Amino acid sequence: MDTAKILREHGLRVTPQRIAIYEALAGTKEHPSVEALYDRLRPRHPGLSLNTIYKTLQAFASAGLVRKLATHEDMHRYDANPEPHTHMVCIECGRVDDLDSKADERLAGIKDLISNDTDYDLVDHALYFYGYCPSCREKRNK
Amino acid sequence: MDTAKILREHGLRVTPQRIAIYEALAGTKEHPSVEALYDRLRPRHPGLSLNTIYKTLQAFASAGLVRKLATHEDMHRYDANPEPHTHMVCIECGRVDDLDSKADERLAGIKDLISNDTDYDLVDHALYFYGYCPSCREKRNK
DNA sequence: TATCAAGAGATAATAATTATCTATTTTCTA
DNA sequence: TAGAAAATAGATAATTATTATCTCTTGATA
Ligand SMILES: [Mn+2]
Ligand SMILES: [Mn+2]
Ligand SMILES: [Zn+2]
Ligand SMILES: [Zn+2]
Repeated sequence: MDTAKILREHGLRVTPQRIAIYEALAGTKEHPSVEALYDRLRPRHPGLSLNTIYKTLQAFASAGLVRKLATHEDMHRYDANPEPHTHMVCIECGRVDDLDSKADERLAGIKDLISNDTDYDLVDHALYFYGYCPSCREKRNK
Repeated sequence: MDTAKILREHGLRVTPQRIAIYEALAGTKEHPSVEALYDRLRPRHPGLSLNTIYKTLQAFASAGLVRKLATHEDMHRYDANPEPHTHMVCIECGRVDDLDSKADERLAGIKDLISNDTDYDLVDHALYFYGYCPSCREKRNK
């Protein structure tokens, strides 16, 4: 709710730009890229620069406030949910969805499961599924 | 063994460059980047260009002969094993290992498990773990 | 062996991301 | 609450992984 408080709790300084960027990201389920956020913010924040969005999201990610996604596209996407969770990527239209949370819970222990089987000291993981989203699946079955 | 045969079976034309690139990739467990392959190949193949490696690996990946990895670094890596399998990425030194195959087998059914819980039509997946590799773990514990 | 599409290499172009620099804004404290 | 110190915003330029173009050469096929 209180964006300023959230930022401060993560050791981040509060500026109007940061508030706007965080709220735009937190307000969508689309896992937007920097450009996508820029286009969304520009109408209400004409002065905001692309560079600021890059730097801000980088700061947010370092602080553990957001997560950066690598989906095999030519740019990165961002997610207001920093917890490891599973993403579905449509290889036709590029859409990115969270896996249904019920289903994702079943994968929650995945890190602990693997921890015992590797010499690595694990701190994070990322799981991506690739395929056709419902609407692209429809189109293909014709 | 017979690289030319492998290439042809994947519908790829055979050239000395392609053979060299494929064998260099198949001969390492390091999941090299394009640059890394270039440096490795240059001594024996002075004429080979970076561009050719890019185009060749792209062709290999499209043909399903190799896999392109997105590890959150500023470049991509390639893997001579095109099957979905799990990777461990060291966030200190950048090393990338396969998860022990015994452990990975336990995750083999992960796609089928999720298939029932999503509207997506799944064709692939990628699982990355991030942490400290054995040697970096050592150094940290001092 | 001739044909012809595809590949190789040189070169230039793209485009996402980062660096630099200065004015402005936060934060902190006296 | 004013002022100092440090961090941020935005303008701009630079970087760099990757791709596009173009011409010459080569591999596949009959
Ligand atoms: Mn998400
Ligand atoms: Mn691998
Ligand atoms: Zn789609
Ligand atoms: Zn390491």
